[in-house]
Amino acid sequence: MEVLLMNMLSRADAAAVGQEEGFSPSEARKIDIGRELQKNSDRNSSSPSSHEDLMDDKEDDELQSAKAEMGSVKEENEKLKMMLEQIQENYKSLQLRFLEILQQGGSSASKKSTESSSSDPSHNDEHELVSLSLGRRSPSPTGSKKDEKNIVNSSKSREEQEIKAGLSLGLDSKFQLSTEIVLNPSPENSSGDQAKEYEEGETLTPSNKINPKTTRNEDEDQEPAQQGPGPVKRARVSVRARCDAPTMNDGCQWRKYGQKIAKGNPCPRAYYRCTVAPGCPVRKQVQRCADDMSILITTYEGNHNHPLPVSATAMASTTSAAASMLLSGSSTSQAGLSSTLSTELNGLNFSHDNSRARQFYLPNSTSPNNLFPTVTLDLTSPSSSSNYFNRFSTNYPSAAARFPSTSLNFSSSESNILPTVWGNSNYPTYVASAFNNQTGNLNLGKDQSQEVQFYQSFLEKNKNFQHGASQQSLTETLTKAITSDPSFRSVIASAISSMVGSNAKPGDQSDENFGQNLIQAISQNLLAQNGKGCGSTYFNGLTSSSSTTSHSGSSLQSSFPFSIFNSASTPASDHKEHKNN
DNA sequence: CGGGTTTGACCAGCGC
DNA sequence: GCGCTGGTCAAACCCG
Repeated sequence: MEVLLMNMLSRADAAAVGQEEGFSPSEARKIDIGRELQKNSDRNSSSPSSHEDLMDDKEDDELQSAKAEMGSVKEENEKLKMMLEQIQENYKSLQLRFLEILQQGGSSASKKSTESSSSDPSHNDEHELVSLSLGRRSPSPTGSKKDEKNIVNSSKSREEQEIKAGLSLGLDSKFQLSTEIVLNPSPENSSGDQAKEYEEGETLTPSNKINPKTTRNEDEDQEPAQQGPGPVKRARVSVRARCDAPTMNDGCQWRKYGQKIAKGNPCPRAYYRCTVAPGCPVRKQVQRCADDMSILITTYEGNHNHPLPVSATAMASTTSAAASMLLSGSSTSQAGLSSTLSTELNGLNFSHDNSRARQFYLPNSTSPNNLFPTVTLDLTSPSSSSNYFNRFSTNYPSAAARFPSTSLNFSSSESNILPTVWGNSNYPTYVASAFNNQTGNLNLGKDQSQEVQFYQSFLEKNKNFQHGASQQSLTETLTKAITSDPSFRSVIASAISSMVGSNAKPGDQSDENFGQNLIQAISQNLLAQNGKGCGSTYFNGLTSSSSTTSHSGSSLQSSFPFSIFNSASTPASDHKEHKNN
């Protein structure tokens, strides 16, 4: 298969070279013939003049023969053209088949592993991991060295293949929103860094359970109701973010109820329970990444059965959006999931070409933790050493890999990427310009005053941005902020993923509302980030600006896809949560 | 003193 | 059945 592909590619390359030179193969042939004729004419010109008559006859003959030859060459060129077209078509179809086979390989591998572990009921559960990543992913923290090697090798080979083929499957823009089928390279890592978390179901069953065990039962009771009969699927949302604080400030109130040393990670895993409401079943696990201690992995599980503080809606909406995406996708096949995501992303036009971004990671996970579909929000900053393309993997590590995962990658690893995303640097309209430039179909509507007001106040209240605004273009400033500040990235990612999630539901969001809601979500996320914990210094001055953006916050509630977040705000609880941390 | 954290113990699921 | 592991409990402790 590969050999065939390479042959096709080399032929295609040859054809491409011809085209690059500015003439078709037939034209090239014509040129050769022309040169021959020129040679002949030169020879003829050197011949004695006494033979002019003979030469005329000869020239006529040669001319006619040349014409005949040109005719045959034309025919041959036509044939070659057709062959080239055929080859190109074959190449395309082979390319598609190749991708299909990759996909099928992944699903069959997981299927195989599932069958092999049929004695284990939990293994029958389809586990899908959706990863939303902002920025380049740091070297697989979870996978074993061997697995990493496999991934790199396979990705490398694929990269080479693509390069050789001269394929331009990549995005024109380096800002890539990609979908990738990723099976946790290593369960240990997944257990180590990938915290498992958050189930964002759609049914809320207020429970007043006092006994924790009762709570657990309620949790379990809820899930079948959400997901119907059959294998239990619990959606969890795992957030990877660089954070120096013990926990991320997600706006909720948590109480630590346990701590454990998890296998494969020297850092202890902390268990938290939501204490906003007595019976809230939501738990979260917090653990540092084994490979990169600066990365904090927070995993949420369960549904809040109470109104959320405004500051908590950002994370909650983000996780719920991701979870809903996962759950909606999990009802379909693996390919269905990826295609669903692709569609959604294409709907937003963040990605110019998903085919490049799609990745196929096969799982080698053996951890029982992977019973639950997990959504991973990767908000880690880019790894300077990692190559984006190294993440492309076609490796099929082990049969132990059970679950496909899909990752949305908000790559922002290079500072020069973002200007292409944020586009026009003319401040008052840069947001609209950015999305209009990128999507071509986003319309923020006539009234952008709120957004403009927000960003103006944002700039005014932040020295960093104030300085940036005066010294350089806003685009550059934002680029700098986004690339240097994980919190800001998380804000953007949260807002975008929220919008993605809401957009994923047909009819919930119109394109006209998307941009506005995105702005509102960003502003809300900015507010949410404006606490301790991992709060960014970029937003330290925003506290007093809450009045400016409060309207956004209130309207934001309705922009989120889940009604559970349409709750009255209880901002006062924010400080408490930090204390808990 | 109330609320939160710490930490050893306990339980359940899973693989061998 | 045993050991391993993840998850949770709950008594002891800490802190404002």
